Amino acid sequence: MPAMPNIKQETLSRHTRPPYSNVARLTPQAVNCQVCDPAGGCLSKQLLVNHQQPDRSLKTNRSIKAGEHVFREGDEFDFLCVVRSGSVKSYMVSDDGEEQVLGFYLPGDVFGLDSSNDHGRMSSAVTLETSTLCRLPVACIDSQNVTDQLLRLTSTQLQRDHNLVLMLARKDADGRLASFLCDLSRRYQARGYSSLEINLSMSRQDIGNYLGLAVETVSRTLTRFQESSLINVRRRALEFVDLQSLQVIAGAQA
Amino acid sequence: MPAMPNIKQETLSRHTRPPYSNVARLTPQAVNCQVCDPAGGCLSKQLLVNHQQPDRSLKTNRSIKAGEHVFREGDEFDFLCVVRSGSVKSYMVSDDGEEQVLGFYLPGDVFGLDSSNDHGRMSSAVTLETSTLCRLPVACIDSQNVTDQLLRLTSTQLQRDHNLVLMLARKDADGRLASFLCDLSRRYQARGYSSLEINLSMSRQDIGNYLGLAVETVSRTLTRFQESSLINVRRRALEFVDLQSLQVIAGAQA
DNA sequence: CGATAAATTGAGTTTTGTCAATAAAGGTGG
DNA sequence: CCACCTTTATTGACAAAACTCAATTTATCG
Repeated sequence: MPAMPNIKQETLSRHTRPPYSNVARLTPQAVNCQVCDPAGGCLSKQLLVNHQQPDRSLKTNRSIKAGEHVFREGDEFDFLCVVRSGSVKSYMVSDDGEEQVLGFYLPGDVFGLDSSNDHGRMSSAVTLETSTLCRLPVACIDSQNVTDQLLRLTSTQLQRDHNLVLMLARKDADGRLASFLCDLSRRYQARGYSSLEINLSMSRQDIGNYLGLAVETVSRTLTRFQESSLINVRRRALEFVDLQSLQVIAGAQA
Repeated sequence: MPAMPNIKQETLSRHTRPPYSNVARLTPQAVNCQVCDPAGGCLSKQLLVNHQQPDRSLKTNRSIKAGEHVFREGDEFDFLCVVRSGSVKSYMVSDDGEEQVLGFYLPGDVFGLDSSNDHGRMSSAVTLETSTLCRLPVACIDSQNVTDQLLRLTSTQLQRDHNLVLMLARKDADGRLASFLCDLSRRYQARGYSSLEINLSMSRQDIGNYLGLAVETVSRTLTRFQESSLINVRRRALEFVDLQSLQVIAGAQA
């Protein structure tokens, strides 16, 4: 591999501005969990809720502005979280003060599992845009029915982590970016949104921190993808032109 | 980052020979779980055992020769596993047929959590030397007491994964190797073995596959560490000379 | 409309991978 | 028990990918 990114001053995002919205975006209405659609993935059936006190555990939806923290590394582990609308990024700060993004979460995704009762949160979570979240207090987790559900959620998270490891260890910049974009497309599609025209809710810096690449490399690679007629990208607006070829790059490149 | 490793023919290990043993090694006696020491970390109290049928669930210790598979990707998820003696490596095979090592497990470590009832094992596990393992059938997991324990084990696994992500994304070859060696030292020490003189149970290839580096880079870096009087290394025999400096490299390098 | 931040682009450097050859160990079979 | 063969590890020369630094452009926000 080539030179590693050095300690830079501008690696930590500022979480300042909400992104503009001139392209297809995720803006479903925030709905109370008790009413939401069982097929959508974001609801009591997916969750580990003790139905003996559904009101207390589920009425915790709330809207959060862009750039606000849901929790921080070291915080007490008192709730799991589901994205209802918007998007969230999870990250850790490494020893040298760099931000390592661990994942991006879209509506329906559960996050906050990487925590322990002993040491609290092992990562921080921050919204990338105005979002609504559903908090599920750990205390409300139903211990009767928990095993299967918890294992399932956990294995999803582990699978994501393993995918990231695989990308970082085995793919070059092209492969990582292609993988990243294809994954986004797939996830949006699975949620019923357009899979060919999406709005990136994260900055180039975020993407770089996620994929272990310098911002410049991210930018250059996206430009090159566009020149090769694989995508059209202008700032945060992304259009897939040749998804199939992109998938080939994502899979083949290593 | 520099050039990515390409598809090579010799990346998959053969799992053939047991390592030689001229240096301090881990060779504790295999003990029936029902008798083992509660402080050691490898026992029913750490595990999620339904004590109503302890015999069935715990009498599954068995010795495994070097290079044998404990399970393979896609296998049914029917048991968790604890290392009693020896060592185990976990890996996935990427699209291009490369082996990505996800972790190494030492005595007391629990592995096999990265599985789901739906899709089975998401990684394979193979012994690096003759080892004894304790299998814990999923069916025997006690649903009453499971939540805390399972979350704890899970969070440990997630933490390991996150550490690996951090290494891969943010550290150069020196930092990765230093981190890897320091981590080994720490883990051996935590288990009551010498932390200054250990025997590497994994090959250079395994290390490279774990850290996302070419074998040659692993070899060169170890040689350079030795020239800098940080370690003494001859084949699998490793001696720490200046652990502190190594930790500095592990932490600082990015 | 100006200021700040994000994104892009260019030139040059460094790290690490690739290819190839050699050496050292360990296991196997006669 | 020794010789051979296979596997693992080491070392050198070269090439390529990605990073760094620096400057510029484009957005967005106040």
